[in-house]
Amino acid sequence: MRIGTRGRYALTIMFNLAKNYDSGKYISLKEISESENLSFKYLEKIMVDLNKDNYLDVLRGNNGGYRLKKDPKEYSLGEILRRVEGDLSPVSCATTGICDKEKKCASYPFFLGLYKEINDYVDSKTLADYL
Amino acid sequence: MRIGTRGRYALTIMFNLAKNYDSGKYISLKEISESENLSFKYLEKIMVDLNKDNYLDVLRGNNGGYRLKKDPKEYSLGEILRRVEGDLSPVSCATTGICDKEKKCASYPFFLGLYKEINDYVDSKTLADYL
DNA sequence: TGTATTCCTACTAAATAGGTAGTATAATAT
DNA sequence: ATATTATACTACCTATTTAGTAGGAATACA
Repeated sequence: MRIGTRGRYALTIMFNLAKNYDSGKYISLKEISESENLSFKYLEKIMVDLNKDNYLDVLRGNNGGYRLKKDPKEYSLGEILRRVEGDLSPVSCATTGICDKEKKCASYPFFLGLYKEINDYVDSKTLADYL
Repeated sequence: MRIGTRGRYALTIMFNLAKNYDSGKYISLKEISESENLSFKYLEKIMVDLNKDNYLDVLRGNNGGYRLKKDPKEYSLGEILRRVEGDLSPVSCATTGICDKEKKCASYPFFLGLYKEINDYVDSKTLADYL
């Protein structure tokens, strides 16, 4: 579950939206990409996953962009990371339960425990915690 | 810090040595690769990092192999993973402190916290915990 | 001296990460 | 209506990392 640029940039986007939550304004990816000095096209691509299932309010066209639907404290960072990075398991068997060995390896419970620690932590934090 | 085959196989090797700790016998990579059905050549390569700084007892030649130097409870799993996977940080800035941004991003303290959770967990477990 | 083992170096194929590019579609201001 | 400014969608590309493979040298012991 190494967190790459997709996860980091997704958080950056969400923190930008969170800062503007009170104003109700829509923030465009162009604004974010310029203020944070990130590739606009790459942010667009990350947005495809981040905004699945109408996660955010969207407005196209002039003065359009994205806006949080709920209060920043309702968005957990774990949920955001999972949207763009996929599952946060340190090893594949911890989520799938699938192991190529007949006998489960000695480290299986160890990895399950680590997986739980990670999830508990990232799910306990929200956007509001870091504004 | 996604844990790949290097980390998982290193743990497998170490658990095999731990099981034989009481007997004092040397265990060869050939035995482990056959019983665990893993590539012998790949294990050899992992061993280069795993056995740095005389981490283990080694004996070459007939009936040779590797052996733990200390009791299994003295080997933390975090230490083993770090030897072969490198640092367990979920993002590079959490260890280096180096960020390409002028202003540290909002998520920096979040990642530091996650890093700490991970390290605390893996360092609290030893080989003896899973025998 | 033969056999079994670690030690060392080089190579490689497949997957993943981190983008770039172009176009279609939609909303709004004028 | 139309120009402008956004998002939405699809395809492509390149460098790095991962997960091995291969061959031989050095060493220990029977």
